[in-house]
Formats: sequence, C-alpha cells, structure tokens
Amino acid sequence: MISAMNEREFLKQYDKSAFEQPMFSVDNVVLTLGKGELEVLLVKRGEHPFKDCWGLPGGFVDLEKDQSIESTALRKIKEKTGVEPDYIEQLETIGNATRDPRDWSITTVFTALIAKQRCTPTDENVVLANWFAVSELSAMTLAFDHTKIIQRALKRLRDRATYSLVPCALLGEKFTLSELQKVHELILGKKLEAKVFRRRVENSGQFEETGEMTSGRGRPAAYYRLRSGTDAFNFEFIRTV
Amino acid sequence: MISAMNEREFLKQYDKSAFEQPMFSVDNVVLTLGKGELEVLLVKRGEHPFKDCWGLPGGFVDLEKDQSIESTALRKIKEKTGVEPDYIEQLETIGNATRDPRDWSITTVFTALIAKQRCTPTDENVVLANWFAVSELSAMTLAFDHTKIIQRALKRLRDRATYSLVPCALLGEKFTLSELQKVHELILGKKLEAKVFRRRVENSGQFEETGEMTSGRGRPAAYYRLRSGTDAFNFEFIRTV
DNA sequence: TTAATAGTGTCTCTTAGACATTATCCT
DNA sequence: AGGATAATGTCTAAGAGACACTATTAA
Repeated sequence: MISAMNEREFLKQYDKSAFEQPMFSVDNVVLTLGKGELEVLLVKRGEHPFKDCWGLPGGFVDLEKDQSIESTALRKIKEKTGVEPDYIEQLETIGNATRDPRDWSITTVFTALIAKQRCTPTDENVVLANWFAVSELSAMTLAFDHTKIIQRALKRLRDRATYSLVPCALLGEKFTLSELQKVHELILGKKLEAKVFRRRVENSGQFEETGEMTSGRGRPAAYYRLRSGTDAFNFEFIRTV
Repeated sequence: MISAMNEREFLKQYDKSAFEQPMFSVDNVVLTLGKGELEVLLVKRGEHPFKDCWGLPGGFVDLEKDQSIESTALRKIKEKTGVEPDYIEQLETIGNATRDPRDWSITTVFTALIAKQRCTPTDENVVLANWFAVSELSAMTLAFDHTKIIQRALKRLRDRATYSLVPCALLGEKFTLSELQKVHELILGKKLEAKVFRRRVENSGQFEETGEMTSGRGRPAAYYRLRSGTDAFNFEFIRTV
C-alpha cells in the first residue's frame, strides 16, 4: 500500500542511487586575537583521511544530541575551547564529489569569533587542538579544502569589518575604541581614521560607555560595552552598486 | 589493521549514532517576473510527507550525476523550467530535527532568478510545476518550512536590490533602464528616483547600450545589456554601520 | 497640441575623509 | 616639561536625494 510507505522506503525501491546519501559534516572557522595577529583554531586529525594533518574543528551531526546544525557547530566549538563563541554565523555550504578522497562530501561551514581570554585552558588535548596565526597557514597543508575555507572566512570577516562592528566579538566584555579600531585595522590590513571610526561607533548606537577608564601611559580611554538589549550583530546595509 | 580501515568503517564501529546521517537535500527558490509581481516556482509533491502540497523544487543529490550541490540545484531547476537560471546563489543551509516530520533533515537553499520568456513551455508536468505570485503565498500552506524559506529569499533579494543590480537577471538579454528601475521598485516596494537610479547604473560600469531603442508611445528608451566580460554580479560593498 | 515616457541640470544636505588641535594621563 | 595616547573641531570633497526642466515619440 503505497501511501503507507514512507518516502525513504519509496525512494529506496524507486531509485537506489537517488537515496544514497552523501556524507554531511559541520566545520568551524574559529577565530581569535593573538599578539598582533588573527589566529584560527585547528585540531590534529587522529584518523584518516588526512591523519595527523591539522584541520578545522568539526564533525558529524549527532542525531540524538543536536537539535540543529547550529547546535552541532556550537557543541564542537565547546568541545575544543570550553566555551561558546561570542559570535557565530553560517558562512556557506560546500558539497562536491572531490573534496573528500573517499566519497561525495558536504560541509556546512560556520565562522565563529571568540575572545581568547574566555577560553578555558586547553585540557589534555592541548597538542590536539591549537591556535595558529593565520600568516602561518600558507606554510601548512591542512586537511581537505580547509585552507580555502579559511580564506573565504577571512574574506567574509573583512567584509564585516568594513560595514559592521561584528569584530568587537574578538575583544572581551569591555574595550576601548582604540582597541576596537586596532582590531578592525588588523582585519582590514590598513590604518583607519580615528575620527571616522569613532563616528561610526557612535552612530551605530550599539555601544555604551561603562564609565570605567583605562589607566597607564597616555590619556585614559573610556571603556565601552555592547548596549544591553542590542543585537550588535544586526547592522544595516546602506546602498550602493 | 587500523590504518587500513576507512573512516566510515571506523566510525561505524566507534559510535553508531555518530555515523547515522541526516537526510540532505537541495531546495531552490526560483523567482521570475510576472505581471507586476514576483512569482516563485512551486511543484506539487507526489509523495508524502506533504503529499499534494506545493513546495519548492529540489531533491536529493545524485551521487552519480552531480559534481557538486550547485550541479544538483541547476539540474533540478532545469528539470522544471527547461533552462538554467540567469543568476543563482546559495542562500543558506537549514538543518534540524523538526523541519521534516520523519526525521532529522538538512537542506541547502539556492535562490535563482530567471527571465520568464526563457523558460520552455512547461511539459506534461504543467499541473505539477507552476508559477505563483508571491502575494498568493500567504493563503497557501506549503510543504515543510518552505514558506519561511521563501520569505528569507525575498529578504535577500531586497538586500541585493538595494546595493547591487543583480535583479537585472529577471529581465531578458536587453532591457531599458526604466524597466530595470521598475523591477527594483517592485522588489523594494517603493518608488526610486530616476536620476539616482541611472547614476548608479552608469557608475557601476556593468552595463552598456546596445544601440537599439524602444518604439511606442513616449520618447524611445535606450536598450542596455550586461557588458561582456563583466561579472555583473560582483558588486562592491561600500561601508557603513 | 497634448499626453506619455525618457533622460538631464543643478541645488541641497549628508557624511566620509583628512588633519590640525585640544585633553589628560605618566614619568 | 615632555612624551604618549585619547578625543574633538572643522574644513573639504563626493555623492545621494529632490525636483524642475528638456527631449522625443505617438496619437
């Protein structure tokens, strides 16, 4: 009785090859701020393919534990860093017959930003998960297409840095505008005008002064934080071809 | 001998549930221009779940035929419209335990734009695939989360219409600036200034006059086409929080 | 001639960008 | 006082928006 058959059964009998499913995984480009450089979290693969290569932290969906692919991404990130990231967004999905030497394979990639000081000291896995300066990557051979994926994540981050203040997630709870500006300069690879940058921050309405000030050499700077109740990661597009 | 075992075998023995794979499919939001309204391509589902409901054209990856998920998307679109779309981009991937009543399910969604006149007259499937004005959708119950997906695709299209000229893919080979402006107005739901719009088109450098002119009532309009060699769908972001 | 549609001239207002200047700390 | 860093004042240039105006056709 056809209508009692579920679609999976139906497809199995209808066309075996149409039912054969590709492998699906989630990969994360987790970025943080190193000393004067962006760093990306990599894990050493214990199994082949690409055994002993470094690759992005990720893995398969756990149909029992995970409610969504976002849950999978967060779970994997938490496994390696001890915490949830300060910002996460879906980058893109790559699926083709060649990226995995074994078989057809699909990965949905997330980009996450995390303030390094929030990460709990790495557990026994310390040699299995580590931060690498993005400039080191050109000298490394990563698993699968992970080098290309990281490049695409960095490009997206550069886009975000030009028209949003999302990169503030790389800093902690509070930060000065100079610090935030330096992060943007680091990402964009160029100097920004302090006046222009401050205007943007103020006009965004996404931040507020904490009231605290830095101390040290030079004029003290005001600390800012995300305005409570504001989703700082909603930003408006303004025009233009 | 462990190292001779492939990862699939390994995972199977290591953790059965981690190997259990979710269903993966591709769905397409194919948009075209109806009479004064955007239309979306829907197909009537022949099998459950949501049997006899309208839903987005899509389906499973064919591991033999498809080189990538983009190939899957294009193949499915071609099956229903007879042609490849004029523009396609990946929208997002949705994967969770609840969107499919049967099981965990993942879909990568593509948004495609197509000039209606390019579509070959629908074949015997005419009642199985049809264009629906987007305004009709609120009165319809679509399969799965397809209503929400279409809304998200439309939002993305509105974004594109504000800072790119991608919507030109809804028109044919050649078009007048008035026509293109009307398309943008339709998508954005508001009037645009002719002068401003023309400036944008000219400054983009993506179009050129064909030399032909319209005839009919009123001053003739110049026809434009995509400048050859230009990827009109590359556009620059200009700033701003 | 009039209605209709295409296309331009030009003014205003906003804002990015540049850069000089002021402010406030430490030593 | 002098160096360092934070923050502001203010001028300029570019461009979006507004809208009046001109251009070219069919009826």
